[in-house]
Amino acid sequence: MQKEYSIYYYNISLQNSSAPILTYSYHASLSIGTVVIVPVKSTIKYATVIAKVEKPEFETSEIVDVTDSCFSDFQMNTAKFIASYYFSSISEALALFVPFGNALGVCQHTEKNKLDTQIGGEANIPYEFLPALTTSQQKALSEIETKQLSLLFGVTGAGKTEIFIHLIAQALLENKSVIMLMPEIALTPQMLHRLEKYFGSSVALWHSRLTKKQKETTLNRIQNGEIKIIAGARSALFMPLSNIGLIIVDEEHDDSYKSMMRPRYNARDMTIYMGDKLSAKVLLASATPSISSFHKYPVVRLKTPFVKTNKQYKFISGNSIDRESISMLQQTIESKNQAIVFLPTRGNFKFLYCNSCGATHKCPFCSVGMALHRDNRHLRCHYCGYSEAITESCKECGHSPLSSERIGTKEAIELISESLPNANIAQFDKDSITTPTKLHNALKSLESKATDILVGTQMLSKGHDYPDITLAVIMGLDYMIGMADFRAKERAISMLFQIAGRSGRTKDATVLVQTNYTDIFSSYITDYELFLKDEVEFRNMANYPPFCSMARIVISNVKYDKAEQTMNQAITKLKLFNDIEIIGHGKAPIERIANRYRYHIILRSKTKKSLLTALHSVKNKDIEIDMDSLDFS
DNA sequence: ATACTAATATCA
DNA sequence: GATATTAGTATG
Repeated sequence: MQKEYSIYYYNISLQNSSAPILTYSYHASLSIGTVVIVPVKSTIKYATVIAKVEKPEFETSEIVDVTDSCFSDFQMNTAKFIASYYFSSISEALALFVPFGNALGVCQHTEKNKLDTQIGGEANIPYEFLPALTTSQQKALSEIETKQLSLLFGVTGAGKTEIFIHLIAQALLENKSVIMLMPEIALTPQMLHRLEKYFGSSVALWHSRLTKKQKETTLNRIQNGEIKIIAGARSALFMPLSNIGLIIVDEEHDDSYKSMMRPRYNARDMTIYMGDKLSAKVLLASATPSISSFHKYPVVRLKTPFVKTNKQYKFISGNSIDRESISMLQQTIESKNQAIVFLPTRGNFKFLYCNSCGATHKCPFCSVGMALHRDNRHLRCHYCGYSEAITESCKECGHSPLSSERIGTKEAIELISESLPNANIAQFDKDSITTPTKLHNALKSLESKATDILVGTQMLSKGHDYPDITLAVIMGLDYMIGMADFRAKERAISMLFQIAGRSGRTKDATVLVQTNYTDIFSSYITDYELFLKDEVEFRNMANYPPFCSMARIVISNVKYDKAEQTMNQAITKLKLFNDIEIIGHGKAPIERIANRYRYHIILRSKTKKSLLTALHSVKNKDIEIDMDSLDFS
């Protein structure tokens, strides 16, 4: 008997290609998400079926083969959301769900695994061994239990991890799996050890720096249902775990949750989206929550630390290692105690500031610090492009000369060892700690008291435990607060809290803050919530997120005039939309990267919708759109 | 992304 | 004029 075949038409997205969406035909019905093989030009390529369409006007080629791999509806919908919200191609968004290789074998899990978990693995949690909770931990846990989404705002050392462990145990009992995100996972193995202590081999680590072999092993163990908990960096959010019941985002304030590559997604924000779609519980946690999360989500407080120690705060002026910090360091070492010294990473541009009163030169139109231009002859605002000649003396107090140099970790160590030749000083930053082994050794030598003073950058704040620190010297916050960025103050004050929180874990401690903004820092030093409330108020007044949406367009080209022209074309189109605001445009603060000149446009709008509409109208291959951008350099 | 094509530079 | 290098364009 002759069967009449219908022809079906599908829009497909080519894998590893920036080609547009193409239409192919096939003699059988295919479901959305199916991975197929199609001819393109003279080659064949993997592609994903993204939609069923009517017969088009043009001629179509036929899909040559259909694989048994298929993205789930959830994965397809999530990828489509990411592609449209973060301005990537569908192919780039789908690639998030493909840990490596060519998408074969990794995405056929959904139905099969669900069965395995339901019939097979009876979760066996020895919950009598779960960590005991203090009254305040128990109270916070009960509060979190009642909410689908919450923000755990807990002081450092109050035991957020024990709460995570209880929540994870509950999820496992309900036969659900768990994703736990943390920043910089490659250099923070402690959390994994603590999870393994309670959940043994159902825990796996995931981050982009795992070897191919390690990734394969973990994926196999996920496939056969052995792994129930993934602890990992931002990419771990897209692991093919079945039946996800809980997603935890630790250190939710951390900027490294935002991807700097396409798709430029924010893993913390995607967690909210995916948690909602999956009906999974979501817990964000931090000792210094972001202004946005604090304002948007229900807050659960955890105030009581395990060990109550006294902390003394001292504020001194200046910008470099001076007599007072040296003498404090000396006292600390002589009393056989240990100290940390914090300096922010040296940025890509300098600001002009007064050594006497600490004022940085601010843009008269944008209330952000202006950067010293490369030829050192003028200052420029990175938001609006306004520039002015540098002045000899400080506008605020008349002091001169003005300074623009800042010291880095190396110079700080030199300065300290000149004055304290017998001190054992170790460097703790991205330059010196390049591998997990080096991290381990650095922490070991601190623990064994071989190191007296640890001098480092942001890395000092990344969740490592330094039990016996009795002095924290914090410098360079003025530089952070003077950055041309509406979040500069948030970053500086969060950093102050994070570093201060590393001292006084077991003994009383002194926090020495070297700043010329004593008023700002001292008013918040004991109460981050007060800062959050004030800053929410400021953001509301000044119309910055979370009270608006922001995006940035970056144009880069080997020819600077071509880049400028592309920027102007985009601006012309954007000006047709009256519900968005162009708050700045011009040369990007980092004017040239990899021999390409860079220009940018910064946009703001009351609603995400109007911003997205405008951006979609200018989107093309010559411009890069960064939605909810955190980095304006 | 990449195969293919048109445009331009390089060289005997 | 033939060939190498580069820039631009379309892919169903």
